[in-house]
Amino acid sequence: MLSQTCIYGIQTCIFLALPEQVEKRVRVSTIAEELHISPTFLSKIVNQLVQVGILKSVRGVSGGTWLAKPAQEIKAVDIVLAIDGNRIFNECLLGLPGCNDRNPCPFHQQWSNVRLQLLAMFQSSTLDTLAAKVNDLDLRIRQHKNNDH
Amino acid sequence: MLSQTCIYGIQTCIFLALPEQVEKRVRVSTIAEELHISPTFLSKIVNQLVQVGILKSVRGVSGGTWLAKPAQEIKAVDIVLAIDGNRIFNECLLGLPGCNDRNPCPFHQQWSNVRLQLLAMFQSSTLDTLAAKVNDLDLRIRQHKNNDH
DNA sequence: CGAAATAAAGATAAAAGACTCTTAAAACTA
DNA sequence: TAGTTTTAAGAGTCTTTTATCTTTATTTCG
Repeated sequence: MLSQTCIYGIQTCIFLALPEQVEKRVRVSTIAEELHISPTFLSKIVNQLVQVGILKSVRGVSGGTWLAKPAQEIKAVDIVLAIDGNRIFNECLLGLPGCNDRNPCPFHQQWSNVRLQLLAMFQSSTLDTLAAKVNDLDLRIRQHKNNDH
Repeated sequence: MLSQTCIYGIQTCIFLALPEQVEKRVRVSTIAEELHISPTFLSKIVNQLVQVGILKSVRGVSGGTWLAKPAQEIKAVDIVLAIDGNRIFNECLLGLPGCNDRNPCPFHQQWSNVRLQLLAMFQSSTLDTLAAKVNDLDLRIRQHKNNDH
């Protein structure tokens, strides 16, 4: 559904929207350790999100990355579009190019409804909402939150 | 969303459910040509579907493959489960193992709804329904149906 | 300015998925 | 039984995604 790269991007942004991190410069290596992601790989993902204006970053001592905008102004859909593009919101279930209302595949109508619901989910999910869920309800944004030691 | 292998499997089964093909032995090479799939690759997919009882096949002269059951008794979900497994119906949007109602990720509730709708779509799609759509409305099950020559 | 810390970038590697090529096995036909 | 046709199976290739390793550029601090 989402690429691993995109999943890491979303997890990172939610992490940066948590009250403990917000407005701070957080090292990529710290995020990578917290979320169990390879640091250099995450560095490239962070850079992608910097390019599209979702994150900011500075190098050097006391450098790091942080949300470029208030958390309530960043939606999950922005991250998905930045990393995976609009493929998942447009693509035919059977991968047929040019599948649309006038020239549909047999799944087109039902699949369009699913895609709309998917889009609505990502559009209605702002980082502050997601971070609040994680914070208030102790929800998970990484593997084995309560099993680590 | 679906693997290419699974897409080919679905297209093949819909093709075999069309009135022209049903109850006949259709050569894999014929299907491959019609649907623009590599014949040897399709052969393996057909074999997978034979193993789980969705298709039957015989080798040799006048051999071929055909639906193992009446088209109204085969659902799209059967094909998806046979080839891609139940991953797409169960897996966490963020790929977190053990994500469930009691230990959810921040997308869990909304994503569960989308997955249910997805499951409903595949469960309600029988091959006879899909084939009828393709046949009655001239819907597409392959690339460039009207552009070929 | 020099040293240390940190992100960015480039090259490489590993894994998975998609696809191909070749050979084997089975079924029909004469 | 011999020959032909067709699916089955095994091994190999190509591409994309994911991840790592190494070097470079930038920033801060003393």
